[in-house]
Parts: sequence; structure tokens; C-alpha cells
Amino acid sequence: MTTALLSDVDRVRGLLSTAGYVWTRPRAAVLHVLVAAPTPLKVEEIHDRVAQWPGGRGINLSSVYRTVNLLHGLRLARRVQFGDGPQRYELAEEFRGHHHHFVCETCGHIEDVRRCPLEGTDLGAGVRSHYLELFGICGGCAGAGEGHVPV
Amino acid sequence: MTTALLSDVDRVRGLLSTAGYVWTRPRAAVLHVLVAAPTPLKVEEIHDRVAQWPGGRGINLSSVYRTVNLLHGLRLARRVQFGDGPQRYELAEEFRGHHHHFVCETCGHIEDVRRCPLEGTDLGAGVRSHYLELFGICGGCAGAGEGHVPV
DNA sequence: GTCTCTGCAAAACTTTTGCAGTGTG
DNA sequence: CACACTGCAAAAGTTTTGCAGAGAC
Repeated sequence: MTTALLSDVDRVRGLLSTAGYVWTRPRAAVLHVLVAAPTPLKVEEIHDRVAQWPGGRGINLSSVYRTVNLLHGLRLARRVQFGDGPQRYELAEEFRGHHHHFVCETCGHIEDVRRCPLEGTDLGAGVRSHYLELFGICGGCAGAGEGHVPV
Repeated sequence: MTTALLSDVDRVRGLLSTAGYVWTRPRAAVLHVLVAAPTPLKVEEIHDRVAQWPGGRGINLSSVYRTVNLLHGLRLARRVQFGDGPQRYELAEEFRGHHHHFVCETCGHIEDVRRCPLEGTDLGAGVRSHYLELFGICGGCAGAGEGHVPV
């Protein structure tokens, strides 16, 4: 999945460059935030974290939108939505590997589900991809021995 | 799934009444539209179709929003989202049965997937529900014998 | 007749866009 | 130094809300 010699940020930087895109401060900042995030982030959250990042002060919300749209268009970022609320973004499967999410209906906590329940399943001819999210009660919100335990 | 003696509209009407809600023209119109729709509809689309419905002229978009939110809150309608774009609504599983959707990436055509690929699958402890959509190329957009064929 | 609900208009929220100036390669 | 990109501000698209009047029971 990952060339251990190159960080994900560097890999994306190279891919953007090859595609003819310039490496700028806003793009670098958004990438660093996405690489560091364990779960999908709202654009607003990316913007907030970008401001913490060294040299990230003053980066405009529009630029964050433009950057995630660019990454999504190049299939370097994946768009995720949990029920209501705004879109969220995370690094593409190429970097993170194929996975889904478990969302706790009580506290909103998000967990990666690394074992795809559809693996080996026949989805029918013509199906190219699938979008799956699981919902339930996480370990923290349920009593002992009752909450979510991945398979 | 359905009490053949009562239409879905009548069943919802009874449920709303039991819950203390009044049966009004906007609510009736939205329900008729949802019952008649084979696939999930955008609020804008519901609003348009409501206007066609006898006595539906003049029903405000806000009322459509309020109605779908009410139905969704009572678990009588299900919210669906395909990639970008606005939310869509369809009658709850209680009426339509458990199913998913296949969305053609080329033409946007939506098809019901009545056989759940996760049936009998172990999703892990604590999982209460799942959200699954399939994407690919439909029969109409692919060459003969190549497009989507449900399992 | 009471109290819920609706229409209308305004606002809130998310996302996109035009444009003049900045910064990358 | 040319051209892509950014910040800013304004706009577009979707959804929510306050309020006075209409309608259901």
C-alpha cells in the first residue's frame, strides 16, 4: 500500500506535480492535516487544523474547499457522509486501504472497519464500487461486553 | 410487509394520528408522492410532483421540508444520499422492505437492490444498521450483456 | 374555539465563483 | 516572468426558522 521510503504527503505531492499542479502552502497544509487525521474530517475541521499547522494561519476556507475538490477529482481523497451534516474527507483508499466506518449513534464516535463485510460477495454484474457505513453503539457508550466489537 | 387492506398512505395517516399529528393537505400530498415514487426523491422533486397532485398547488417548499423531516423523525421515511447533491427521501423499510440502491455512474439511473448482500453476514457486535449503495454501469449504458444485472 | 400547522419571507449553513493580486516553478 | 493559485467578498444552493394567519378536530 505504501512505499515506505516516501511519506503519503510526498507521494501526493509527486502525483499533483505530474498532473501539472503547483505545490502551494494551502495544499501542503491540507495534505498534512488529512494524512494526520485518523478519521474523515469536515471541511471546517480541516480549516481549523490547518490554522494550527506551522504557516497555516490565514489560509482561506475557500482554498480548503478548492483543495479537497481537487484531491477528490484526482481520486486522491475520498468523500464520506454520515447521515446528515456536511461532507467529510479522508485520504483515498490508495493510501488508507479499502475500509469502511462504524459510527456510534450515541456519541458520534467514528471507527475504521478494516475488514470489508462484502469481500468475496457477489454484488451482481456491472457493479464497480460500493459505499458502506455501519451504525450502532460503541464500546464506550454501551455497558461492558455490549458495545461495538469489530469482527 | 403490507396489510393488503390498508394502503400505505392510510397506514401512515393512522400512525401520524396516533402520534398526535394532524392530517393536512401538504402532508397528504407528500405522502401520496412518496408512495407513488419507485426511487428516492429530492425535496425539490417532491415539491414539483406535489404541485401536480389534485389540490397540491400552492403547497410551500418549506412545508415539504417540514413534512419529510417529520416523517424521517418518526422513522416513516428514510433519508438517502448518492455522492454529492441534496438528500433524497423514500418510504421507510417498514413499507418498502429492506433494500439498497444501485446508481449508474453514467446516466444517474437508480435501481432498487432487493437482495441485501450483507444478509447473513457477521458485522460485529453492537452494529444496529447499515447503509449500503452500489455504483456501476447500468444495462442501458453498457453494451449488450455487460451492464448491471442484479444477483 | 383551541391549538397545530402552513405560507411567506428572512436567515442559516454549506459550497462555489469572479476577480485582482500573490507566489510558484 | 508567465501563469496557476489564493484571499476576499459576493453569490448560489440547500435547509431551517419566526411569525401571523389558516385550517383540523
